[in-house]
Amino acid sequence: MEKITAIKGIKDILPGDAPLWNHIETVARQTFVLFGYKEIRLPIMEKTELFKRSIGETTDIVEKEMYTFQDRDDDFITLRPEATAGVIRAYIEHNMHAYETTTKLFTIGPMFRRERPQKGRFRQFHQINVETFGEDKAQCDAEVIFMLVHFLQATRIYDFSLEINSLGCKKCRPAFSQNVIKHLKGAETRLCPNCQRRIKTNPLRVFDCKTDSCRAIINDAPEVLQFLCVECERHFSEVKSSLNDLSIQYKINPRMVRGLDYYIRTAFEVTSGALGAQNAIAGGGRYDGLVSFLGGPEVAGIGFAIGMERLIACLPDKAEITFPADLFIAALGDQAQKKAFVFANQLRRAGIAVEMTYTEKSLKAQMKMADRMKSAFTLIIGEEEIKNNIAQLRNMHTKKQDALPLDKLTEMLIDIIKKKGSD
RNA sequence: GUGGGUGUAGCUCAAUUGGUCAGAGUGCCGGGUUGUGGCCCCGGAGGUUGAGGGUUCAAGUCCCUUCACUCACCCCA
Repeated sequence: MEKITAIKGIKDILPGDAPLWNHIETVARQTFVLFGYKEIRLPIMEKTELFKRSIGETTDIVEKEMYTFQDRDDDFITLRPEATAGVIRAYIEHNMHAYETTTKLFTIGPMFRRERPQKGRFRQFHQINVETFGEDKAQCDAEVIFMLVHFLQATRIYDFSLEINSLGCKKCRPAFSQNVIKHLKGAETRLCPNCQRRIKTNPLRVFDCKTDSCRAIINDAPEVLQFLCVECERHFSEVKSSLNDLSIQYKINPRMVRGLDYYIRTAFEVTSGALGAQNAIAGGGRYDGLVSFLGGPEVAGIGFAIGMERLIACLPDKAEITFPADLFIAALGDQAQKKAFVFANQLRRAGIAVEMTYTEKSLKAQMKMADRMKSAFTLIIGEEEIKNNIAQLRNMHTKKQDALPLDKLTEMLIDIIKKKGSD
């Protein structure tokens, strides 16, 4: 038979890695709760319309990267390419703004984009998302960024750089865009073919271009920060001073533009040199106006997403987390096997990790198994032991072996093993 | 969607210019110890060299096609 493989760009998280993923998620939950955030679990599918409206019809994500299909009753459904849209949908749908003035949420789960896979980029990838609604003050921006930095450090990632920028608002951004376009058009012939195209599709993207000729042109292009209106200007300087108050290191990158249409004012990105071309571990920004644009109340919003695959790729030491067995039960003969089977499951119920084998094997083979599982103890029950109503408990490190009476075995084992665990 | 790189045992990799080249290490199973693990020694299983076609007396090796993986562009977490 021909074997069936996983879909391109969609990876299994194998048992060797799963504990690490769990650990990261645990750290995230612990961290965010300290800041008053609550977890929300969301569906991975939404109506296509939601993403079209929030992310923007002309973005790459919506135009060519979404997994969209027609449901049986004609509705179009999409596997979420990002989380913010779904969080906002739920926020509106459940009238969450009515319960508290600011709502702080986080969610963890898979996202889907049909891109060509490469290092740090997958078709199914996982994000940790944080969203805050109902707060437009600069302190909020700074606190969200602080929390992100704190979280990364809590996972023991220290080697990253934080860049921030202000993208202006509906009032001031258009003037900036016009100016950029004008500047680029003036130098159009010297731009790379890609960027010549970008003038029409997404002029701000030229700022990200890596070719030297484009860089030169960008260097004397106007910067967003010069075009900020008074309010945006003040907001941004408050963000910066708040970050300073919190001792957060950051770099202002006036050329940073974010991919999604809805970002306004503060935008930020965390990158790492350890990642290759896809070097962003996390990114986010403010999106005041998006909630009402999706049919909800007029509330401010800010959030960020962390790419879990990328975060894990940055982890300095990825020592595998293992869960060695407390006890291996080696049985010899039918009678012993039956007893071992019952003991094993009684002990598990008492919170002890027990392993054994169901197929008959030599004692040597079973000892090998115990060793491979890094079991602290091995309990040997053979025909002789059954005859004498005992079992041999072997400490695998000291090689010391003691006979324990069968009728008190469970209690004694619990005692010995739990005591050892608390040493 | 476009380009580059790579496909040999479960895993990591060998195999001079096409000519016993289908191997090693590791892992797995078993034995050395008729009931005692790690180290050591010995043995065994496991591959139509990604697939298909072509050139040749002869192809893992050369050519074409295709698939997969991978990196990069694009874009983004």
